Amino acid sequence: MGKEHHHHKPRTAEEYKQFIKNAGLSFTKPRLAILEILVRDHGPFSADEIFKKLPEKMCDLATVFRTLKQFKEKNLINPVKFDEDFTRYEFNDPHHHHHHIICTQCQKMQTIEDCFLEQFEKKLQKMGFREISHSLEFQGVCPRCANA
Amino acid sequence: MGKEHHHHKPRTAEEYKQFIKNAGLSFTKPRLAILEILVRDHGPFSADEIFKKLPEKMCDLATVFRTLKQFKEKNLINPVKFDEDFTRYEFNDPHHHHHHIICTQCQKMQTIEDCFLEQFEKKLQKMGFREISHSLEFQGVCPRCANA
DNA sequence: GAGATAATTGCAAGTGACTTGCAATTACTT
DNA sequence: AAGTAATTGCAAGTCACTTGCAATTATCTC
Repeated sequence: MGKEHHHHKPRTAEEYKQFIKNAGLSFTKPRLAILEILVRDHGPFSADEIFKKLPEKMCDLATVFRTLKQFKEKNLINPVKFDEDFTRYEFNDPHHHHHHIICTQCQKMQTIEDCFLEQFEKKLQKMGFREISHSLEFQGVCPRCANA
Repeated sequence: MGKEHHHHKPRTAEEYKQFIKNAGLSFTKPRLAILEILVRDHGPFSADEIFKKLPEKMCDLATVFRTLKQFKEKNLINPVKFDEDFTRYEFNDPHHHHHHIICTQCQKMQTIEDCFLEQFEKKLQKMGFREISHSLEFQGVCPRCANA
């Protein structure tokens, strides 16, 4: 996605902690819990979905929004926007760049592994653009819905 | 964008009228005025931007939202989502398919004419997906901002 | 490690984009 | 031209997301 990624996906408890601190954020329980969900369950999730996955009393929904905002600013996660009235976020794994297709009927989402857009970003870079990233999302009726 | 387009861009007053009626919508002054803005000024515009471009007292902002919703349902316009908290819409011109790059500093937008994604949609079609469309948007710092 | 300082959090209230109920107006049908 | 159906204006409502502030928790400094 164009931007620099000096991190790899955290695995151990200690790595999660360092991951958050390396990003320049202080380490708190809510941030750990939210990051774990994004890393382990990797679908693009809305703030609300993440909130519901958190253990009871972990934190307020406002904290989820604040945390997502900071994670995004630190480039740990990417916003994914479908034709919905909320924003989804996904862990920014440089080793697993991909896109999505969402079914306009059943809303089920699948990932598309192919990405042929890096070359295109290089073109833009030659044109003088910097810190380029892109988002590419497909919509359509999935095979199962099409046959029903 | 994958979906069927049986229309071409309207030019004359009569064509605008027929264009709206062909879509199965009744012809009203607000709808004409909104469509004209989308066709003639072609940038992706928010409801608010369109509202401000309308002549005084043309209609309520609520009507702009309602109209955009219907235009979208009739596939006359496409939503374009950047990392903003509102939705932009753009006239769906089958003869001028393109994408955008928006500068994360000055917000200026440029169009990208290239589109190599039709082949990709064909792949998805072979997989059984129907009525496929896509959205591809780039973000980055534009040359002018990069040098400042 | 204790205390000072700075950042984060919970809660409740606030925004802002977008929607909706309803009565009045306008478009379409015949 | 009258009757029916769709659209509109207005105001109130919804929903995702934000924010002010006081209390808590993390980090820094000694």
